[in-house]
Amino acid sequence: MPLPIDPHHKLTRQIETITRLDEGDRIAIRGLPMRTRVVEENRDIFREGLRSTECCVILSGVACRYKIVAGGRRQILSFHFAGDMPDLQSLLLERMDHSLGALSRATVAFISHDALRAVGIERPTLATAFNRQALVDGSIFREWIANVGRRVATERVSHLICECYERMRALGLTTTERFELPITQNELGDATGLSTVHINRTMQALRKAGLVVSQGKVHSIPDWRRLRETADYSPDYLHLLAPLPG
Amino acid sequence: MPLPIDPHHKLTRQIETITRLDEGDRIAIRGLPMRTRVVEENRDIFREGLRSTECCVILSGVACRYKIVAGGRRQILSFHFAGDMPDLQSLLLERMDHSLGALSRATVAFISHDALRAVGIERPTLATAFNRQALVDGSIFREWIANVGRRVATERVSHLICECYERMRALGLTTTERFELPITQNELGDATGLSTVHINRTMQALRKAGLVVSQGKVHSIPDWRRLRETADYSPDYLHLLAPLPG
DNA sequence: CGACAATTTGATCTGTCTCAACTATGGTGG
DNA sequence: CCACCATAGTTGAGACAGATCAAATTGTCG
Repeated sequence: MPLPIDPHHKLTRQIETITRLDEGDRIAIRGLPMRTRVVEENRDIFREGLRSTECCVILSGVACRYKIVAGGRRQILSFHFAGDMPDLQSLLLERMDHSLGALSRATVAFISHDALRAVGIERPTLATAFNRQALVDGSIFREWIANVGRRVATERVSHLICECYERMRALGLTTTERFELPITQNELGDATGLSTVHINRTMQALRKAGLVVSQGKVHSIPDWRRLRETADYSPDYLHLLAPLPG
Repeated sequence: MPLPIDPHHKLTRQIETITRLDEGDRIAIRGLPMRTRVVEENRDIFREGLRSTECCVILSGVACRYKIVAGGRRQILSFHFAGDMPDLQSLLLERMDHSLGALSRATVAFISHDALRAVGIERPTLATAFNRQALVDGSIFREWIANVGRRVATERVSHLICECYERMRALGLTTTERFELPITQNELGDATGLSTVHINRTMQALRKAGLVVSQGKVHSIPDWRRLRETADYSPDYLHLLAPLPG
């Protein structure tokens, strides 16, 4: 499983899902010093309150940002896949206002703020790319507010599936057939503001309706258009350079 | 009511709630060309899908970002008060992924992207300030996801009141006694993912508990600490330079 | 094979929604 | 200055989506 990963390549691929780079930019990314670490399943990568001096890149596995509210209830704020930089905001915001956890065993690289700032000065396109990435995060948060605030369970869950599928596809983490989402139903609940039990029933409904086919954590979407429609999903908010057609 | 407003002063004050400026920065802000316009209550300032070439500053009144989901249900994503720049992300994201509407008659100034980019090059602190502001927006969105996803009605509503109060206070829009929130219960519902009727009952409960005193749209908070506690509110996520004590 | 985690099922409860009416409030024009 | 109208707030009753609790089943991995 711990195949040799090319950290810089993963990061480059991610950045190029939303910003066009030239060869000089790619070379500059390759020069970024990265410290790599393996994080075990259900371990935190950082916790709320931390003052950070580096940003991280998910190289393999799945991570999530989350908050714990009164009563110990958890709200997942976003999912992150190989290539994502889930804490770019730490470049300008001193303290973490949320935590980041690994939902599966994950490989994570760390790049110092200094190195990122330096490459941003040398290569303004990259500075813009990082800013853009942070703003796209914000856009996704907005969509999640609408998802959790105003959609019913079926819409919420299928919307989340659409988003994960399309983002993973853009990152090259899916074949057209299937995609692996190593996320438990409990975590799906914490992301959509629903209980685990209700997620289970909602997933069953989606399966019965032929919208999702699941075998364990490997899912496939037989009819993208129909899933999109029941999910009230449109990919605009991801600001991808190459969204899925249809 | 349309008192003479100093647009540049309003903007400066807002920026200084989260970034320290020096005199040169303030002078640079004063040099920004602004086009001012009055927007009537319940009119949109921009709509989802727009390609924007300028950013706006709310100079008076209250605005909100929102999305319409399937079935015409509205989700409000954020509230904005005098001084706020609610569309900074348009500097780097081509299309608006949501709309901005005026909840009361409002005065709005527009600054071209070009002018903002120019002042950001001349004054790097200001470029950072704008970026920081956009990231703080993101942080607020995260808190809203948690609010809507994992808090019960009383917590949700009181949390929103805490946030509005503290942000308005930082902007100099409150006395210690009272603050005016020209937001209807319907809008409160669209912001918290609750129905208007339930907002009404929740507000009554808050009043009965002595947590909020309201006369029309003017509210006061007799016991800040107690409201904070029932709201599960902590101001960290606002990343203010001077948060409220306690 | 054993043990622990994740999924599934059933039964019951409840927070919030919906619908529908009624009442205050504030602004407007006569 | 008042009558009117629209908008916002309030109340009650009933319905329902989703929560909770508890237990059984299935999966997974050492």
